[in-house]
Amino acid sequence: MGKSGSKAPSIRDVAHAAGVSTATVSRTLSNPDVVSETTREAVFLAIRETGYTVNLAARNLRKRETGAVAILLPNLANPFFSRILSGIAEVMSEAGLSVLISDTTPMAKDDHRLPEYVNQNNVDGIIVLDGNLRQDALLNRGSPEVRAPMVFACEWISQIDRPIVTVDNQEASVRAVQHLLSLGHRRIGHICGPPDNVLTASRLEGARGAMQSVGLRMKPEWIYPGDFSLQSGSEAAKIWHGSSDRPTAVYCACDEMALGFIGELTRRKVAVPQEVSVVGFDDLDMAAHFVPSLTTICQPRVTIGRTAARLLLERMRMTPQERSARPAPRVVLPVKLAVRESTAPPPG
Amino acid sequence: MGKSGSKAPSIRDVAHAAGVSTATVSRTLSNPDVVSETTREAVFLAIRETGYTVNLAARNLRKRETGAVAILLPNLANPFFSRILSGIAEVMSEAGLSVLISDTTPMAKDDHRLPEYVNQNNVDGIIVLDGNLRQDALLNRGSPEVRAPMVFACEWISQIDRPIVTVDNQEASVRAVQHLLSLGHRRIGHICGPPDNVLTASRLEGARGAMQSVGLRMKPEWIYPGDFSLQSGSEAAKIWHGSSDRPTAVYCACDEMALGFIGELTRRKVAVPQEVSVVGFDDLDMAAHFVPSLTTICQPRVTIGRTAARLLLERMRMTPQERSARPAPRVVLPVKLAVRESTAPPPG
DNA sequence: AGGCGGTGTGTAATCGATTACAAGAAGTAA
DNA sequence: TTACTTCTTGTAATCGATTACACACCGCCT
Repeated sequence: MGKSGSKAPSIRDVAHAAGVSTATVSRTLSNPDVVSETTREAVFLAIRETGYTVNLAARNLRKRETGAVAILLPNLANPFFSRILSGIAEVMSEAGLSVLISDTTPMAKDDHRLPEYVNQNNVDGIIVLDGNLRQDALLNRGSPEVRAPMVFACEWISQIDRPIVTVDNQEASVRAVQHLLSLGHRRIGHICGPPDNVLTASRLEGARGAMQSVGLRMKPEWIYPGDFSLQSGSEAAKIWHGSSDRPTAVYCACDEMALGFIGELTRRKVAVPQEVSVVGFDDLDMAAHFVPSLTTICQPRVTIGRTAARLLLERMRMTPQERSARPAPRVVLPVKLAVRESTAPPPG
Repeated sequence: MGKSGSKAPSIRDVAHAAGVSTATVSRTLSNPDVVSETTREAVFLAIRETGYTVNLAARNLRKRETGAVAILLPNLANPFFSRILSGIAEVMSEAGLSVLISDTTPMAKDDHRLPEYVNQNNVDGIIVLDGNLRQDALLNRGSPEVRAPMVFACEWISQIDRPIVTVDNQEASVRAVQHLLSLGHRRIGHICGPPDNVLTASRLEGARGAMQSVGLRMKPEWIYPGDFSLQSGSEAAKIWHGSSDRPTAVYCACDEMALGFIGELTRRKVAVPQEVSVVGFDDLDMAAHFVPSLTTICQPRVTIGRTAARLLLERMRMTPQERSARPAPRVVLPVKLAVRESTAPPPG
């Protein structure tokens, strides 16, 4: 099979082996119906004999596309993103596209430049999961429409008008807080996301709004700072534990903080949910297995990934004119409230 | 800045704008010292004016390389891999290479074919984190040496002689079990990894060996099946809880199973570590925040990723001859035992 | 026989960057 | 002035696949 030699077989080798021209080989591969039965078989045989695989660089150069999409996400180490990636990877792999993952954390220090390859001629599309990228990193100064098609998922940048796949964060927060209210809680606190995150405000506002609509108020000292990390959840627990005027329930902007919060409280012998109820956001795998299992807003993460991927594929099929003509859709996916053990009526 | 027009600026546009030839532009970019001061400045100015970025497809076609490495991993949704990826991405991004991530789960059903682009002419190197891939998927039938350089990390395929980055799983298991023995445990069980995984046997053997070396035996009924999932951990807990002849300590082949195990036990009012001690493997972020916090083998996941990446870069710089001449190294990274709350002396 | 439509195939241009080679300019030594 | 470096630049071939265009061939109709 194939000479043990040096370089990979090219389409010319196949053409030679099959006794046809390179054009015919190419046609056989891309559009088998136009070649005759006998040629087709000869070509397929030659491909098998030579072990030929198409050179994507050459194809991409010629077709002016790259066969790859880039995913920009803030932190690859965060398990929240892994299922989203999984959904994206699934759809893209079906579409025959490869997925290029780029952690944007290094870019923060390395200023506002994206890696060289996330460029209109190196990827066919971009999915952005990071709302804190600098706007000028994502748009070409002179001509924004040249940039590869782009969609946002989960987070977004308000100034950039592109399709967004998200959940209704405010509404979800309302649901979470209403659940606590219906259990009888009147003193409800919140652990916030990072200050510069687009989601932080809407989750906080949703919670505040739900309280206000029943004539209650969320005291400022019940609003704990956070940054989506386990650590910040346990910090909040320390504050909660150290203060006298405590909420009886805490709604957390993400599961990691909720679990960090509960962990620290349990360690301090504060019983959840007997002494304080906790609601999370995201429904990480761990949420259902933690003790107590976590009542949380269930974000359909795989669906978010799949939807963003499909939306991007759709936009990639459009011409730039069509893209800018058609308004960027905003897909809002439904959430569920998963009620588990971490919420109960307030003490007393 | 750049006409609002249709296609991305090419090297010819830059050459034209700077009044030089394309060769000079190319040289300015790849080897600035060989062009004169004045030309260099003119070219850089023209690049800025046109907004030129190199077309990687063209470069790769010409240079016969791709500027990308592929990572094959069994399950993108598993948080265990995210930090490893993070380490890989960090090193690769410094080296100017892009990282192409491929979840191998779909390949299991889609038979033994890797995605089209993971081919010697579409990536410059491959990092494999999945020991269950079929061997013929990774090697070309006729000429294995044509395939892009490859390294294994964490898991590997014994029949394929390639560099491996791993920890000493057997030794780590010995450490874990010795810790339990030193606490006074004599009845120690094990939750296994999936049967077809390379790590499963070494972790089980390590545990068994540690028992045997002090004249103890691990009863077959204390060996619980598992598959690295939270769920399988709670299944094991049900079996443990339902049997009369129980081990007083259980060493789990991964943290997820350990946490699932503890979660289910706690739910059944079995106190950990008072009634049963638990040791995990991996040191997921969650391990330290769980209640009780988990005693576990700490795998340096980011370092594993970085090391694998550096090893791959090194192999990529070698000629195929050098690669096959030099034996494939096996890098064994040290683990630590993180003693936390989930282990204590046996009851009574 | 001449013309026409349809198939199937080959020829050659093309995508954009790199680089071997050649050639011109400028400087130095004889 | 000629010969010979040294430095800088341009010309053109090349990487491998795709595809517009042309052409050869076959069968069929008038």
